[in-house]
Amino acid sequence: MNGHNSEIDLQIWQVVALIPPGKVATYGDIAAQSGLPGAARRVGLALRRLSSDTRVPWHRVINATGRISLPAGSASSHLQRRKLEEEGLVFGANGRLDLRRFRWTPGNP
DNA sequence: GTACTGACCAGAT
DNA sequence: CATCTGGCCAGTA
Repeated sequence: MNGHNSEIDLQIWQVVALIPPGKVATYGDIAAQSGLPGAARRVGLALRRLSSDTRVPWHRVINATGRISLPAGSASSHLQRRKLEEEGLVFGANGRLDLRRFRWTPGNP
């Protein structure tokens, strides 16, 4: 059906779209949920390929340490943090989110 | 085909 | 806490 976009990207985007507001998932989580366990890096690439006006909530994907993985100080990293804060998430003084509180677990709304 | 890269990860130091 | 290390998987040159 879609000859040019990779099926993998579509699959990853669909999974990311499932993360509810106020929750986050790690790159590894998304990879596993997308049927690509261990391919966390592949998730970053898929998100990188999103257009700037996408509806996919890419900002809800962070790394396993609870931090934003985009280059520190970049416009995109600031945007991600702002979007998450708008959803009520609270960053620690060290710039980290508490995954025990905010991590999304599939099938558990 | 090899070699290097990346919005990663877990464990070790 | 900071760094490093090896591993992971797909993309790119």
